[in-house]
Amino acid sequence: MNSVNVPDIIVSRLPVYLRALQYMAINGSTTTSSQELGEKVGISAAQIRKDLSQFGEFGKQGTGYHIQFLTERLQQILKVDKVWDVVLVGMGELGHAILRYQGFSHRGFQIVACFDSDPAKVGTQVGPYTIGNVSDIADVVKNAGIKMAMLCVPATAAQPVTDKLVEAGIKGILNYAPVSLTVPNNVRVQYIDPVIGLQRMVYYMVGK
Amino acid sequence: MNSVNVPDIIVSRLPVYLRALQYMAINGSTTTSSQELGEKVGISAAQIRKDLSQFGEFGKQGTGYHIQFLTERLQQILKVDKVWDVVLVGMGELGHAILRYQGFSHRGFQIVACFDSDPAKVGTQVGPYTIGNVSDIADVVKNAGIKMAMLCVPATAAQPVTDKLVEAGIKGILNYAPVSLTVPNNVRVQYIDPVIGLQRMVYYMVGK
DNA sequence: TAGATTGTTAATCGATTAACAATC
DNA sequence: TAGATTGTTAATCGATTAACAATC
Repeated sequence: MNSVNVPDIIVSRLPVYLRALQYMAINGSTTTSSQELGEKVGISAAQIRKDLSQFGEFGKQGTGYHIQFLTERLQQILKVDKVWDVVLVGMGELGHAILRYQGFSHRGFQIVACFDSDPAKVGTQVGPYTIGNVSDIADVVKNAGIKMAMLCVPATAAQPVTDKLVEAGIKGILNYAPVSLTVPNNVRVQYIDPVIGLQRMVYYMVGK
Repeated sequence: MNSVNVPDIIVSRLPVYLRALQYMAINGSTTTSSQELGEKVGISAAQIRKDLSQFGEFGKQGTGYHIQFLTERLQQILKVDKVWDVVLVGMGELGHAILRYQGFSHRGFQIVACFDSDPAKVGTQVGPYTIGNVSDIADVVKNAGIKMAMLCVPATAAQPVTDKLVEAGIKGILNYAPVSLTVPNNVRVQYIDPVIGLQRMVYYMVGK
């Protein structure tokens, strides 16, 4: 599928469009334009049209885009028209918060298992989940054919655990640990580091 | 300061370099090269040298960069050679996890106050913090001259709370709510949405 | 129909890379 | 010194924008 070969930077914007469209739908809109969508997400109308044109023609001259239709097409393109199984590794404070977060399933993801290396935590119940031992990750991932993982372990454990996950067949890692990971180039990593976000902003702060 | 006018995209990479350098220092290294640093963070050596050259000459031909020196210079450039006060709004599960996270202070940020709109939470103690009422945010922010905020409120509350924060003088918002925010162009927003990260990766997943 | 908005092209703009003289 | 690596230039590459014919 994937048309010819769409630039990463375009793919990376699609989820943002999708999120905005779903939000508009909730608020009762049925139609939008590249102009309106662009204002919502802070991207030019021309760029939105150009991005979408990589995948087909989804709008109508004069009227714009039917929100539900475009939403479904973006979900198909992004492959979130089905729900992906994800494993969660590292059950500290953050891991617990993620496990309890309700916002994954309706956007294409469900956590199916969680793991920790601390013997005091392994076997413990967290809501509907029983914390598994990290040493069993490979089996679980392989047997269930799971492709995605979220990583909430301490920085020092992040690379070794990543190596295990990759070995087990994981192809996408959402990394909450504040370190850059090294992975083969058929494996994707996305980083979540709040401090990086803060540091990117203070550069522009004046005074104080 | 800010040299002439450094492209956003370069500024956005500096925190990643800084994080890698600090990690190297912990592991006992004293010197690195653009080559080595590039491998760690997944960026070409040429680009790292080009990025740094925007701000000065920090290396030595033949030997590379002194890690501690470059670290300090990046901290100065990014303005994280001092600690910034930050307010946290929204004390759900995630807000609690953020409040307990130990990783902010040594990277330039400290949470000085937290807020919620739920009367059942306001006045409650969370570690050393007492949850304040959102209606008091403006006063606290103005009086203390606070410039940065973290936003962990539900999606529906995100824009109204943002408007209040901006009104109160906040210039940088780390937004955990899964919505795009509209702000004046002298205010910066960075987004933390794990689902966006996951969606950016599944596009590339094959099969299943 | 008239007005609005798409999809697309060409032009512009900006970012990345390759290469190398300078020099530690 | 010889080897290594910087800072920088010029060339390449890619992304964004402006503009407009097509058309709903």
